[in-house]
Amino acid sequence: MLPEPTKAELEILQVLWEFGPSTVRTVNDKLNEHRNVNYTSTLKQMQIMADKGILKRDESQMKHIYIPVEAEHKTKDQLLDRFVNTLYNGSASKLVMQVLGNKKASKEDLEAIKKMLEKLDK
Amino acid sequence: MLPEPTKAELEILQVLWEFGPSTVRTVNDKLNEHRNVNYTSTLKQMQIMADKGILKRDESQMKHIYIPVEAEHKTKDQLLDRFVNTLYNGSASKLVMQVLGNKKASKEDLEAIKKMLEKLDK
DNA sequence: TGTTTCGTACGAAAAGTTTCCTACCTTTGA
DNA sequence: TCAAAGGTAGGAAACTTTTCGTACGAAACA
Repeated sequence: MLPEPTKAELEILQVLWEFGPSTVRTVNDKLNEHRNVNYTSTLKQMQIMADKGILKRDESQMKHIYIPVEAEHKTKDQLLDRFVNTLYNGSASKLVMQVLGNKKASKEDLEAIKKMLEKLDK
Repeated sequence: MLPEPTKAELEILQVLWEFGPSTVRTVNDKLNEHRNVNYTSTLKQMQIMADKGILKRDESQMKHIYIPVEAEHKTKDQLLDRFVNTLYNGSASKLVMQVLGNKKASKEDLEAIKKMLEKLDK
């Protein structure tokens, strides 16, 4: 089982999930749209992730290409699972309750959720 | 704004949430039902949390009593918020979708959620 | 061809988190 | 009364995570 990604690692994964396999340069540029990070910091971070087995890389080019090993949904599932277990005693409905009770959930959100429920009923 | 609790800090908060204001001894005992931790480790941890402002303490007795500064739901709201923002681009419905699509959601969960939705409709 | 630009590798510093040792004080009970 | 048990405080060690400086090789180009 892969280790849980750290905060900084998660940021990098987001970029890779959104833009697909990328070079360090690309990832670093994206990160710098939000905050300052040195190129070599990002490089190092991604090298570490490759060591850990979170990323694999294609070295056939000089500019190495990094690719997440696990699919986005699988990693998120895992994180979600831990989140629910840690904060809601493993009860999914408690989590959903809290989300729904939140201002976070818009009308559109509610509609989408209802449709999803109907679909599940079949 | 209080800093986000770390992993170890969250464990301690859980205990305090469940059992109310407690001594270090009590918290440490509860923690040790799940894993080995030295008494002084827990003590130190809780002292740090008090420093950070996550906990306050009643020192009127020799056995200090520790109390969370923020209410449980507020802290969880905050964590949930960050979780949704980080992983689901701030979209609550995406998160709920994933929960529902998961084996994590039981029949009872689904029922509870439906009721919640009906209530919200009014 | 030589210099500038863009890449990786390595190592170490900086920062944050977690754990525990030691010292010392207060309470309890034999 | 004095030893044992149970508290707190403080500091340091261990570990993890994050950041970046330096070195050096390859590619681009004037």
